[in-house]
Amino acid sequence: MDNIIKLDPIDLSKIANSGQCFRWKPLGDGRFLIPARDRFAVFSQRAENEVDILYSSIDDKAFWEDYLDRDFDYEKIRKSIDENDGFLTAAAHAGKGLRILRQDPFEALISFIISQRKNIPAISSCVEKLCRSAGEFLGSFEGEEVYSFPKPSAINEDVLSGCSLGYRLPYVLSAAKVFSKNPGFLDKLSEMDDEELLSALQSFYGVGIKVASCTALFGFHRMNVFPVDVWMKRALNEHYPTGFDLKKYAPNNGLIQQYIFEYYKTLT
DNA sequence: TACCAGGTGACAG
DNA sequence: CTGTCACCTGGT
Repeated sequence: MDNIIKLDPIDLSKIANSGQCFRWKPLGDGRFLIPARDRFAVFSQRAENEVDILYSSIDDKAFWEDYLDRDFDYEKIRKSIDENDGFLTAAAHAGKGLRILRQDPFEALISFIISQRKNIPAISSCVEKLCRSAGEFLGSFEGEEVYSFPKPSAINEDVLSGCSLGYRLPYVLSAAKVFSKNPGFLDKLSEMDDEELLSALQSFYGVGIKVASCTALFGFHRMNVFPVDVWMKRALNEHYPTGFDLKKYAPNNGLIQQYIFEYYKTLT
């Protein structure tokens, strides 16, 4: 009983496929190998609102509850959706169990810089190479070696040149340098309001509005930030031709975006 | 084998 | 200020 996390609701597969994280590894039988910060765990889906911690490299259930965003009431947001909006109602229903993880901001920034003009498997492959070449060894599970996401100071041109980054290499290098030269910079970003944060992130070389938005939502857990990529553009054009009202679901636009994004992709 | 992918900066007009 | 375009590399 001690290793069970109850959340209302949670769906590991939906989170794994949501595109907010690039290092979850499916192990079969509904199990996922999940690295986060300085540790990793293996979870399995137990019921609609329960996951089982099968293994944790550090025994700390509270950490994983926080990572899974225990304190946010997803049910409440889904119930607040306008039932006259058939598309969003269906999207939210399909997204039941989706949660916005509390991931490391630096990892999110670098991962989304890498993501530009790449498909998900290619992104995962690049991030994996980066962790293996500059991250710390955390342990292994069923023969699978797990490494942490590298600290800014561990990232250099040599490391990056083996990660298939192409033209994104200088972007990643430049961001890593900013953080390694200013250890307090992350805290400064965390203290900013959404608008300041988005603009600060966009001042990084190679970071535009889309990468900045994804970093703010998935790395800084700014629930009201609404990333728009090619998929979202298509979804919005198709279902909200007169524009999507960002006032209606504030301050939870980010979650609404996730529901639309996920659902729209399953339709195509 | 070609084609193209969860974007961005540089440059035209 | 809005529109175009090249860009590394590896999946499918």
